[in-house]
Amino acid sequence: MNLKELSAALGLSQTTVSRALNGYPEVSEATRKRVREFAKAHNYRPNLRAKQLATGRTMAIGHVIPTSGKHEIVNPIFADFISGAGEVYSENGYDLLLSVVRDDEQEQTYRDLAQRGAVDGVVIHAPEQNDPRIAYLEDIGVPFAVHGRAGQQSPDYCWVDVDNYGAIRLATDHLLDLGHTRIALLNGIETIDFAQQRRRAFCDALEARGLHPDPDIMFAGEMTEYEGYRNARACLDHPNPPTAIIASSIIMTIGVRRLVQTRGLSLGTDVSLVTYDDDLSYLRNGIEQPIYTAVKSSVREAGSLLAQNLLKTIQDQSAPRPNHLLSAELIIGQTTGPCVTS
Amino acid sequence: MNLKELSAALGLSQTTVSRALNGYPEVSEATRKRVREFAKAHNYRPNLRAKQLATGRTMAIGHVIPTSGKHEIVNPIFADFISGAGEVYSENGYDLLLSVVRDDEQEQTYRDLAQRGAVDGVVIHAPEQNDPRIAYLEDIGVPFAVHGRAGQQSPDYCWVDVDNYGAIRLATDHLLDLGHTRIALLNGIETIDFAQQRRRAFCDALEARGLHPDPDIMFAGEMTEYEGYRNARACLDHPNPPTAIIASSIIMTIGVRRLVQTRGLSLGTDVSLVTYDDDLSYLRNGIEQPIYTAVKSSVREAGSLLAQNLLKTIQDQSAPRPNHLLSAELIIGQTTGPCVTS
DNA sequence: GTGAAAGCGCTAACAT
DNA sequence: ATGTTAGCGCTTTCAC
Repeated sequence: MNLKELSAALGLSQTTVSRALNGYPEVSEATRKRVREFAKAHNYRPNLRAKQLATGRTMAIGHVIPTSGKHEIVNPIFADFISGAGEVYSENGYDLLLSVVRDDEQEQTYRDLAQRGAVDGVVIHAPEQNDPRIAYLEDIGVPFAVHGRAGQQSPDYCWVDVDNYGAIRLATDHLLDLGHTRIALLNGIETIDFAQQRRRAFCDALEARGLHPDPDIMFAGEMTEYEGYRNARACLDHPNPPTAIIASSIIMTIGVRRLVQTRGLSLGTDVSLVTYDDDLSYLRNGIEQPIYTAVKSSVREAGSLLAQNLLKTIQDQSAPRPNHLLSAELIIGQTTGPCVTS
Repeated sequence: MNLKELSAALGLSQTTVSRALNGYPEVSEATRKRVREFAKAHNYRPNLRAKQLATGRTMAIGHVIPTSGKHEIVNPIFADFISGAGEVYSENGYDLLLSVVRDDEQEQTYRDLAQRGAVDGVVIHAPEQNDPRIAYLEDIGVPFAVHGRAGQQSPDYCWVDVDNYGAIRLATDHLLDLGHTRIALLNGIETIDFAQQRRRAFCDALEARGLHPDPDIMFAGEMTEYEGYRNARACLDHPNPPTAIIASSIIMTIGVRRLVQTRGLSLGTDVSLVTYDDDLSYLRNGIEQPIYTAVKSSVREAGSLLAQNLLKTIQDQSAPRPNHLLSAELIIGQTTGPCVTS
C-alpha cells in the first residue's frame, strides 16, 4: 500500500493524506483522525527511499569499521558501543548504516557515504592524530561525531571520550603507592590517540617519582585477550620481570589472568595486576553489578551519548557541538578495573 | 554533481550518461570512455536513494539486534559475525542496515524494514522453535537468511548453522571416555534453537551410558563471562559437585577459568573443563592460530557465508536456497575449545 | 482545509 | 548509438 492507493481509497488527495500523517497543522482534526485510523488499519508505511529523495534527509547515520583486525571490531566491547548508539538511532527514527571495509578503503567509504547521499551524518572511531577523515568531513560539511579525540584537548567538533590520561595516571599512581617500582604497561596501538594519552600518563607518573619507564616491558598491540596473554608472558620471561602490570583493556586482563593461571602463579603474590574482580561488585548508577557488566554498560552509555550528540548536531547545525568527557573512574572500570590489586 | 549537471556538461542526455556509467552495451566505446573519465575527474557519485527509487532495489541488507541483553549482542563473538557479513556486503555494493531495538519491537522492525522498502533482504539471528519472524517473512516474500535453524533438520530457507548437536555430543563423550560420571552443562538460553540442540546432545550422551542428567548442575543463561563465573560457582558449591564442566561458549569458559583461579583450584586436577588453551595452537585453514583467534575467524567466516548465501538468494529468487552446516570440529573450537581437558 | 502540479535524481520503455 | 518521456513514492510550493 502506497500513498497513492491510500489517498484514492480515502477519496482524498495525496497532499492531504501526507499532511495528515505528518502532523501538519492545516488539516482538520476530523480528516486527520480518519486518515490515521485508515492508514493504521491498512498497515501503511511510507516508503523511506521516496521520502528521503523528496526531503533530502536520509534519516541514517553511518559507522565505518575497518576489517584489518587492527581496530575496534576485534574488541568485543565495541559491540556495546554500537548497541548503545543504535538504540538511540532507532528511538529517533534513524537507521544505522554499518560499513565494514578494508583499512585502505576507509576514507573512500566516508567520501562515498557522504556524496551518494546515503547518510545524514557519520561517526568516526579511534581517531589518530590529525586524522584526515576529520579534515575531510569538516571540509565537505557532513555532520560527524568522534569516538575519542584526535590530539587536541578540546576540539570544536562533536566528541565523546574517556579521560584516558587521568585513568592510567590513577592506576599507575596506585601501584606506585603500593611500593611497586617496576611496572609493565600493556597498551593499545599507539598510533591511535587514546593509547598515546595512556602511555603519556604512565610515563609521567613514573617520572614524577624519579623512575624511568623501561621500553622492554611496555607493549602496544591489539586489544585482544591473546595480546594480553602474549605480552604478559613476555613480561614474566624478562630477566628482570615487573612486579606489577597495567593492562589497558579489560579484554587484555583476561589474557594476563590466564597466563598467570597457566604458570601456576597467583595474582597479588607473585605479580600484581590492576584489574577487576567479579567478586568485588562495582557500584555504578546506584546499581551493584559485576565489573564486566558495568564496563559493558558504561561503553554502551558512551555510544548512546555520542549518538545523541550527533543527532543534536544534525538537527541544529549552528548550535555549539556537544561533547562529553567521561570520568577516569569510568575508564578505570572500562579498561583496567577499579584500582584493586588482586 | 548530479546526473543532470554531468550530462549537461558533457553535452549528452542523462540516459546516455547513465548507460555509459552502468555498462550498458548500446553505448559506443568512445563516449563511454569520455563519460567515465569525466565522471571520475569530477568525482561523480550517483545518488543512492534516487537509484533505489528508480530501480526498486535498495542494495541493503537488514540485521535486527534486540537490546535486551538476552541475545547475541552480549556475546562478543557476535561482532565477528557481523564483520564477516559486512565485508561481503561491501564487496558486492550492498549496505548493512543495523537495527538495534527492544525485544518486543523486534518483529515490528522486520515488518517495517520490509514494508518501508528499506532493504532487499534480512538476516534472522538466534531463531526460536517455529519462529514467527520466519513465517512472516516467507509470507510477505522478503528474502531472508537465518543464522541458525528453527527446529527443523533441513529447512527449505537459506541458513548457516553449526552442528550444535554433534559438537556437544563430542565434548560430552570425550569427558565420559575420561571416566567422568558427574558433568555439568553451562548452556545458552534454551528457548533458542541451538541451545536446545546442545542440551539434547548432552542428555543423549549421558543416557547412552546409563547416566541421568542432573538438573541441579545444568544451567541455561546468557553467554557471558559472568554467567560462566556464576554458574561455575554454583556447580562447585553444590553438595555433590561435578568433576567436569562443559561450557557452551568460549566466553563462558573465561568465567569458569576465573572462578577456578579465584578458588585456588586447578584445572585438570580439581575440576576438568572442556576448554581451549592458547598454548595449544589450533590448526585451521592451514594456519596455526591461538584458539580464541581461530574461534573469532570461524565465526567471521560463518557471517561471510550467510551473507553470500543471502545475496545469491536475492539475485536469483527461484534458485534453491543455499545453506551450510559447519562441522562439529568447528563448533568445538567455537564454543568449548578443542576437546582438551586441562 | 484541501487539491493540483512540480520536482527530488535516477532508470527504463519507447522512440529515432 | 543517442535522445525523449514517463515514472519510482513521496513532499512541497502555490492556488483555490
